[in-house]
This record gives sequence, C-alpha cells and structure tokens, in this order.
Amino acid sequence: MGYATLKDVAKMAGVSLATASRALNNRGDVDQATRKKVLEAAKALSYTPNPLARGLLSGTTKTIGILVTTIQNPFYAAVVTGIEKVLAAEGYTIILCSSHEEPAAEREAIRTLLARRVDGLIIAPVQSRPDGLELLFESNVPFVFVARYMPGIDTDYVVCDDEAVGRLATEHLIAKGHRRIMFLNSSRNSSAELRQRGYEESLKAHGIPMDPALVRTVQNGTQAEEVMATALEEGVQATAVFCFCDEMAVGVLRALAARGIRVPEEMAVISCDNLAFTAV
Amino acid sequence: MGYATLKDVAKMAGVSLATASRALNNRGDVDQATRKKVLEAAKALSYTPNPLARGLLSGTTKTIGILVTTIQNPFYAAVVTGIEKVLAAEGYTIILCSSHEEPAAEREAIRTLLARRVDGLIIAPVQSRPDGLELLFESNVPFVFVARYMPGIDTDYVVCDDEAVGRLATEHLIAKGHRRIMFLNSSRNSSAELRQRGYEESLKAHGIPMDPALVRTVQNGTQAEEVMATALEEGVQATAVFCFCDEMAVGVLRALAARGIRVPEEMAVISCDNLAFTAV
DNA sequence: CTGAAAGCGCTTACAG
DNA sequence: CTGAAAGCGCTTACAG
Repeated sequence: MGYATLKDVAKMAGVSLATASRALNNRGDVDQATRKKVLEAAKALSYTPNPLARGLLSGTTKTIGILVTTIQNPFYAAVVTGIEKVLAAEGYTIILCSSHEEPAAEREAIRTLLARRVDGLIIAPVQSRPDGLELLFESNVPFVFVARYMPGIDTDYVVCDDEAVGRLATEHLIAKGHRRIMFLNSSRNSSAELRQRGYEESLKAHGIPMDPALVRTVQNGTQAEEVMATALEEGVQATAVFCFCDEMAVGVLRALAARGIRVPEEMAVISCDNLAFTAV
Repeated sequence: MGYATLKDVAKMAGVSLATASRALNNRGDVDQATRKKVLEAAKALSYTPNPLARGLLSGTTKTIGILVTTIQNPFYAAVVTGIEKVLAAEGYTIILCSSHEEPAAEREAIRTLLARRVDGLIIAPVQSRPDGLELLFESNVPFVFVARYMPGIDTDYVVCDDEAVGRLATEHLIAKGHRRIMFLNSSRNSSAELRQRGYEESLKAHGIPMDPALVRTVQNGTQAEEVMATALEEGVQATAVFCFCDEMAVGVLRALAARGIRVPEEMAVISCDNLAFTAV
C-alpha cells in the first residue's frame, strides 16, 4: 500500500499538483471550494506530506541531533527529556546518539548526525579540547553545548557554575571537619576540570595540602565502584569522598558497603545532580 | 556553503552523475582509474550522500522510531540504549519519542513517527488494548512491542514473564511471613495486568484473602510517593509492599522514611527491574 | 485562481 | 565501461 502522495490527493480532488500543494499549505490564493475538495481528499487518503521530498526542497529536516554520553546516567535522561519536549512542541524530532565518554564514538556520532542532515546539534562534549571535531566546526551546522563546553569555541552553551560546584562540595566537607577528602572525578571534560579547580581552591583556602593520591579519575560512571575499591585496597587515607555525580556515588556506596565501611560515620559521601533516586 | 553534492563530485572527477554514483556505490562495472578519481573527489569534497534524496528513491529512511513512556525511568533508558547500539551498528538511526504513560501522547507520537516515514517502530505500549491505534495497524509499517504487548495483536514482542514476576515477588513476601501485602501497580498495560494476576494467584494459593484496598494504581512512576503516602494516611493495614518497578520503590521508601517507618522491620519493600542504583 | 514545468539530490534501467 | 534520461514526492516561480 504505502503512503498516499500529493498526486493521489490532486487526482481525487480533480486539481493539479500545484493547486493541491497550495491548498494544503495555505499558500497563495485558492478558491474556497477548491481548497475544501483538496482537504477532503487529503483526509480521505490520510495524506501526510513526505518529509524527504519536503526536506530536499527546503534543505531542512526539522531534525535536531542530540549527543550525550549516555541516557543511562539519569542526569542526561533528564536533559534529553527536556529537549525532546520543547522540540516536539515546535515540530522538531530528535535523533539520539551516545558517546559513552569516548572521543572516537563522539566523532563517529557527529559524522552520523551530519550525514543525516540534522538542522542543528546539541552536544555534551566528551573533551574540553576541540580535537578531532573539525568536521563539526567546518560543517556550518549550528550547535550548542549542554552540561559541558569547550573554552574558546564560539557557540552557546548551557552549563552550571562547575567551579562553584567543586567549591561548595569541598567547603561543606571541610566545614564538617574533614581534611582528607577524596575526589572521584570525571575526566577530560570541562565540568571535571572546573570542579577540580574548585576543589583545589577550597583546600588551599583552608591551608589543606592537596594530595594527588586523593584525586581519582573515572572514565565512565559505571567504573566508580571499581576505582573506589582500588583506592580502598591501596589503603587510601580519607574520611570523605566527593563524587563527580550521583551515578558515581552509587558505585562508591557499593564499594564501601562491600567492605563494611559505614557512611557517614567512617566515610562521608557527597555528590552532585540531586537525582530523584538519591532523595530517599 | 552547505554539503557537496554528487554533481560536485562528478564534475571534479570529470565524469557523469551516473558514473559517480556507480563508483561510490560499487555498483556495476566501473573502470578502476575512474572509480579512483571519483573516490578521491568525494573525499576531497567531504561528500556524504544526501539521505533525503536516497530515501525518496528507495522508499526507506534507515530510521527506526522508538516510543517508550520515558527514559527518565532507568529501565527504559537501558532498553533504548541497547536498541540504539544494535541499530547504529546496522546503519540505522533512532528517533525517540515519549508517551509519559498517556494514551493521547502515544497516539500523537505514532502519528509523528509515521509522518517521518520511519522504517519500523519499537513501542512500549501504554495500554494493553489496541484502542486508537488504527493509524499504526493500517500503516503497514512493521512494529514490535517491548516490555509490554497487546494480546491479540499479531506482531513480535519482547517481554518477560510478568505473571511469574507477580508470583515470585508475592511468594517471596509470603514466605517471609507476610499476609497483608500491598501492591503498588502500574496501570492499563499488559505488565500491570499480568503481575497483578500473579499477585492474586499467589495469595489465593496460600489462602490469603485478596483485599482491594491493598492494591493501588500509579499512573506514572513519579506518583508512587504520593500514592503510598495517601495509603498510609488512610491507615492502610500492611506489613509489606510489592512495587511494580524500582522507580516506584524509591517513592515508596521516601514516603516511609518521611513517616519514620523502618524498612524492612515495620514495612518490607520489594520491587522489580534490578536497576543499578538499587544495588547499594 | 489554476496548471505546466523546473528542480531539490540521488539511483537505475536503457542505450550505446 | 559510460552517459542521457526518467523519476522518487514535493514546492515554487512563471504563465495564463
């Protein structure tokens, strides 16, 4: 069967393709009676314009590419849901890709999205450096960053004040009397860099020496448990852990629980995102 | 600027459109030297075929529509991630829509997806009845159900044995000595119906009368806390709660914590999905 | 107010 | 092995 085409509609209404198109798009002057016939035919045939044909003419796809690390991190699930909602209301559709924090996957996704001719891109970049993203910059396709950005790249971005995030978390723990504070950080991206800066600033402001052994990098949220476990095996000396995100905190709590380390009595844990499941 | 077209490639390579197309697609016989020239030109111009033009010819979009309730429920985030991964490897791209458990939104999303000419659909249906989905059934576009299905609709679906789920959870609680077991269920969909059947069967098998006051329906994961709170305000008599999904369990735990009710001493809680954040 | 024609970017028979 | 032509489904000047 397939979809009805404009030609089918025109034929049923007894008019030309051009007239059918005008009637359907409310363009130019079309006789009331003619328009009515066309609309009825379109309805009878369940006509819906082929977006491929339209896109070919207009050079537009009404499609936005979304590239985040993974929607398995509820933070990004929320971001994507919000984007989808607003865009749907505007008649746009989203194509979703995941980088899983891997630069190569990110490049590949950008290639895919551009090949799909998206009208724009919303990206949570894996790295804070624009390496290997020439394709994107040279494409002339508009893009904005979300959650993270790239210093020096001239485009809009929606982020929080990550340096303040690092400071707030660290200050809080210091105020609670902690001086040996682990930082389980993400890597490469701007949020990671800025939160770490906030962390270091706070330590410095309180005269606490910064111990590199306390800062651990996690490539990917799901590795947090392993990284924390390793630190514990190594006998890391700390009384608190500042986690880059809630997802990592779950892994940390698990590593701690596995060793019978009580939270917060023996180890305080703080993290960011304020995700629903953390509010129990 | 815009994208280079086949015409640009052909011109640079000094061949016709047809030959350029053949060279690029490894179709028919093309002289080695000619093919090389075309490939070089394509590379030099960063040529990538316009999927709109291709789709118009082939009647195919290499796009699959995914319709779930919301990726904010980590269960569906995992489902979508898996689908995306497999499809990406096959050169397909996904368009994501959310129904938020609302039949009207589901219908609208299906309309949108079909209008986009997706090659197929993967749907977690809101209802177990095929009401209002004529559009889908008449479209001839292949679709499969995931997580939930519609009895009587002839298509493939990927689900778990929901009746067994209901039975296992209930039996477990009964084995622990519980007889007043609340069931915080989802609504309308097949999983909800089947899990409830399993719940009722188990009660019956153990000679426990089924009390309708113990079964509460939640329209939407985020309402679980409220529904549980209401039940508690009403003075519901129960020693255990069986939650339809992990997301709901979080709400339940919160409602319990707010009232100082200890888990599991005063109220046992069980739920399904085995999501990462529940494993702490 | 309406229709014939061109063209968006591609692929595919059909001839050479 | 290669090119000219038609056509996928639409929109938009251009004529009437």
